[in-house]
Amino acid sequence: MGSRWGINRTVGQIYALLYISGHPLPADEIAEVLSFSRSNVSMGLKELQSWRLVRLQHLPGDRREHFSTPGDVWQIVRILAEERRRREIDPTLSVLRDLLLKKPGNADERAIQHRLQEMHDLIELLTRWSEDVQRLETQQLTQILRLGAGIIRLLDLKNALPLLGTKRRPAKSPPGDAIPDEDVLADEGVDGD
Amino acid sequence: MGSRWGINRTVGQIYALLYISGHPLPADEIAEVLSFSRSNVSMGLKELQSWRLVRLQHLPGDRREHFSTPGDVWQIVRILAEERRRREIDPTLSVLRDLLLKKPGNADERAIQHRLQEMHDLIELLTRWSEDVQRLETQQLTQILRLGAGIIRLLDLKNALPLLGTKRRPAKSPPGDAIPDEDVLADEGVDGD
DNA sequence: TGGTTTGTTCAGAAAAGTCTGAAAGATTAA
DNA sequence: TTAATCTTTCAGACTTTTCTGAACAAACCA
Repeated sequence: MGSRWGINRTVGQIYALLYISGHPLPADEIAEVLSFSRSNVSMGLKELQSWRLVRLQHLPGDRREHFSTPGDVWQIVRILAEERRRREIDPTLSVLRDLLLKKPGNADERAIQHRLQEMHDLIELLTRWSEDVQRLETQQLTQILRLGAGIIRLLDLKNALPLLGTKRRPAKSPPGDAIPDEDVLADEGVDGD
Repeated sequence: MGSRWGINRTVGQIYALLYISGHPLPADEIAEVLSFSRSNVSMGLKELQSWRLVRLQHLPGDRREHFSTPGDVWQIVRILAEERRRREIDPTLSVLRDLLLKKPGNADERAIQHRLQEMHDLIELLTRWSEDVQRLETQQLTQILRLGAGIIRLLDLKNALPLLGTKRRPAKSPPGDAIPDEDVLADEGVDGD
């Protein structure tokens, strides 16, 4: 399940086990439960640690090292986003910027640079946004996400509002239209499509 | 560059070539430029077509099939998001939901289901948000993304605003504080870290 | 000290994935 | 129809990645 994400199958299984288990496990138990060789587990855990996705713990009365995942799913998202950015996005942007610094030799090269520029700007915009909102409190973050496209209504509202600051009063405040209903923010239930 | 994304190296190169080229290319030219075998290119193009990332075109006066990418980067994002959702996210959610429907046999299983539920809700929230905003006009979408975490100020504003709808007038409209400055929305330049 | 437990490394076996050439299939033109 | 041009398929060669067992290292205990 979902092993196409830059991390291999076994590592994914180890992580999943730690995640659902909810308490720290020693390497030999992981090996036993998943029927992997002890060395395979050792390597898997090392990789997960390098991604900061599991952390090592010592339990009193047990000499073995135990491993566990962060308890909070949002913490996982944040770590994953950071690491992917550091490992994949930043190097890509860096290569793109290098290419964009070269003087184009002819019209073709200029056209190519234009395409590269568009891609660069796109990636940068998405990455920045993601970094930026990840810094918010989880509470605020979920609120924004739950709003979904409803956010646009807020934006419309904002565009209309400076009038308030400048003129005496807005033409009229149309509450049903520009101001989102409370229930836009409400939990939407979990039945999918 | 960036070949860890569920698509292999050669396919990535073919796509990159089509993207920067900016005009439709026939398979044999791709094979020549990249020094791949003709059959390799054929398979790569087939995969790209199955992702809807390239489309086939016939140019007048040329019997060969030509291939090109969508010109608009946002179009690429939308297609990629849709396909990944269809291929990876939806099946994952479906498995999770199945597991959540089972009656837990004991406290352990209940705890596991709780963890799965959290993961499910997280994925669903992120996916829904992404689907939702992707439907917006590109113009609006970029506006929101550029706002970044500044969005939270709009949210604060919103929380303060229902007063407007209910009461005659807000206590006072404090523009410098609750209303984001214009330059939050302005283009931020492209020099990264 | 030596014995035991736990953790790591690494060479090569095993598995998975990629690429190619040859052959067959399609389409067009005459 | 045949010839010419272009595309697809696929068995197997080749490459890369993953996994294991054995050997080593480090920590602990008696």
